[in-house]
Amino acid sequence: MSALKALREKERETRRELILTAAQQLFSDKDFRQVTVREIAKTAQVSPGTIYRYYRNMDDLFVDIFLNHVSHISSLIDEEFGRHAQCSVLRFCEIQVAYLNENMTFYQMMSHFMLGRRLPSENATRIDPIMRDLFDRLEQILRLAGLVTDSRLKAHALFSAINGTMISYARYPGRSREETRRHTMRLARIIADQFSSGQSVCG
Amino acid sequence: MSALKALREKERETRRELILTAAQQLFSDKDFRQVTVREIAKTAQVSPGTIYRYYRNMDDLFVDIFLNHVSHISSLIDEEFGRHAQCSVLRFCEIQVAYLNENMTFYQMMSHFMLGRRLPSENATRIDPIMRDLFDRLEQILRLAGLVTDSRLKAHALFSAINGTMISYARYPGRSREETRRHTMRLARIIADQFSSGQSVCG
Amino acid sequence: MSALKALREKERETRRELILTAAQQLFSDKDFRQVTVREIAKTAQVSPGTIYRYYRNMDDLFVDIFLNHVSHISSLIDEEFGRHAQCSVLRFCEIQVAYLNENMTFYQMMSHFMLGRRLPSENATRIDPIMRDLFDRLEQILRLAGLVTDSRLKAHALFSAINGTMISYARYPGRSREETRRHTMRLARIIADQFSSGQSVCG
Amino acid sequence: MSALKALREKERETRRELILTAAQQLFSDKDFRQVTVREIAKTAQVSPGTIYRYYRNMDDLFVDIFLNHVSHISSLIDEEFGRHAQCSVLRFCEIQVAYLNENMTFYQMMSHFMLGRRLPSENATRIDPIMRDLFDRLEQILRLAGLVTDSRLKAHALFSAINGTMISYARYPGRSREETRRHTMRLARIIADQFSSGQSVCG
DNA sequence: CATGAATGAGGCTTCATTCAT
DNA sequence: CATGAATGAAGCCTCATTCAT
Repeated sequence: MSALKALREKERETRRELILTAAQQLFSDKDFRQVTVREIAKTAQVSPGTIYRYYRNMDDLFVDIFLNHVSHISSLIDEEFGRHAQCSVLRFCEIQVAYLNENMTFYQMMSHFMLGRRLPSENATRIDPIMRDLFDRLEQILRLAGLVTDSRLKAHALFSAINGTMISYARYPGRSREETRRHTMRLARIIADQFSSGQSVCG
Repeated sequence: MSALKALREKERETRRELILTAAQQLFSDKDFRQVTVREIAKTAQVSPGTIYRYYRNMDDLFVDIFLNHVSHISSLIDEEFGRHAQCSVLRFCEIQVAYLNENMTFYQMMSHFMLGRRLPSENATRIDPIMRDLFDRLEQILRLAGLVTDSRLKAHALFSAINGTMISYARYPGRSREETRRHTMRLARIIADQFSSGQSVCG
Repeated sequence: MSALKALREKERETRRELILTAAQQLFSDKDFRQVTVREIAKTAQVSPGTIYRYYRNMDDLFVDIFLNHVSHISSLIDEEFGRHAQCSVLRFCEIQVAYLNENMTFYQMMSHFMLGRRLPSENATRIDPIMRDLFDRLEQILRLAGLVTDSRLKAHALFSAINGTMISYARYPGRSREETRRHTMRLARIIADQFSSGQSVCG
Repeated sequence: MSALKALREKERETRRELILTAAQQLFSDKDFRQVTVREIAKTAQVSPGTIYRYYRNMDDLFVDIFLNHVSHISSLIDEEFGRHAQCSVLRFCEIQVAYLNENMTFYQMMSHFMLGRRLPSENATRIDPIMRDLFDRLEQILRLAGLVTDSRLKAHALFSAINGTMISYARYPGRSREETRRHTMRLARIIADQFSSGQSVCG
């Protein structure tokens, strides 16, 4: 009985994952706001109606994907910590930029959710703690790097700065994916440098 | 004859301006992807069809607005230079963040054009020189601040970093416009600080 | 063995009743065409699939409810007869209008089934005898009131006329439920009056 | 200039009529709530989008059709008056029932709009004066027939009663259209009779 | 050249019904 | 026999763009 219920739960989770994956896959091909329910359904080999059994609406699905990304980044940082008992500012910057280059959708979403006026507070509630989680890690990195004053604020600043590298150069016309990757990585390193030589006057 | 032609030209320019202004005005009220051609036409007191005499499509119009913004920022920097014979990194950061706070649409567009896959190279051609112009100024600022090595790259990094402050915090749920302005300004100053205490090892 | 079968039968009947009641309850809250299978299932604490074990489809369920209503009206008339050994035309009209005011769904259904093109003859077969039953009573009322010629036809006419009061004024905009009740009741009395002062030429 | 404008106006009116006619035609084939925008568009040889240039939404279209019907009935009464300088209760009843038999959609709509809970007050505002118009005529008929007290109320009652004949028997299963017409006409005459021998006690 | 009506593909979402468990 | 997840057709409506006037 309980086993059966667990099985169902598992199946449900699997299918949810299926939809999520399908959506993300489509996102890598086009602007995420142009991906339609029907497309996602088709890609996930599921009927459009089914999607609404797992997500109340498209926005909910998008938020889910967004949160997945954030969590993923957090875990990447954790891995780094796990390996070296610390994570330098530089490493964080590299990780983050590498991730953004691989997952431009994530950046689009961030832009969409942050700049758009549509985020229903309910979704905000879901986003908040997960972002906080990420910033906790980031703050710790900065503290370990010696930036102890205003460390939260600096975490925000660093995160923002790194993200900014993408918006400006992500798809710079005429630049290949690889070139973009190299360029943004260079920028990230400069930023990291500015932030870790943090012995600056106001540090 | 030539006078008449000039008049026509003038009229054409005026109407083009009219449309542009109408669009920008609407953009300050809502997410730019939600502004419809009809709305713009109505606001500009022009028919939808007319818009297509001046812009091949919506994207072209958007690019125009985008470029207007970039030029505007350039001129703001020029003003600052005009007043003080220089422009500190801090001042640039403040100007830029203030501008972004007042013109979130611009940021949305940057995000849209940079991240989307839609920028036809033709538009890229228009964007390129104007961006170059902006970066020339920025590079100069950095050089004057003593960051002489990799100054172009650092200009990119600084610009990106500042822009990044917006995407992350622009509409952070529950934060008022004024609070956002203050927060992003704080972040901008931190970034400015990191970039101008440029006596960093790799500076 | 037979007892077990009877038990099963009983259980089945109970559940059927449960569904019916749930549906009726929902109908009193909204337009019956807006009630969904899922809602009914939820209210009846039963799965959607189960409903289809008891009713081939929604229409069948609706017919059942409809017939329940007709039977109910018949029994109300019987009560009146039981109490006073007769039922004046006026009393019938009052009973009927009162009932309709309390059960607008019934009226909606009548309208739906009678005007729509959907009534499969099979359902017609179920409806027929129960309606006949009602008309028998009504005819008797009219006969007792002295309308002996064409009494069946007049029963139809009276029934129709009374029902008509509802469609025209049921939800007259801006009128409260109580006002509607009063108004339709007034109309019903006028009709009753016309029908019982049946000393009309062609009576 | 003005002529051109008038022409446009005329064309607009024509197309509006086209859509209306298409919709009504479809209504004669099925339950009006089952008629879809796409169908109407197809029948009117117009694109779906066009319909929304003429009607804000389906409800508006439905209300328009409904009002057309009511106006039509009013004009039928006027014709009768024009011919005979009066219109007997009987004639009104015949006219009304004949009309309903020919236009069952109208009856469905009445039922829908009156019983449903959806009529936005804006539409109510459009419906009100046109119904009032009809009742003015009806009241006059009754007054001429000698029913001077409560004539408005009686107008309501008569109208309702006649309408009621339809709901009960319109599509009585197994009855042909012609049989229905005959039966409802008989009922209408009985009702007319009851109402015009109005020398009843309370007349 | 300006107009604005028409287009029609496409958007999201709902829901009666089926069917494997 | 009950379940409820899945279905997928169908619903209404929007809107960038075109084109006859």
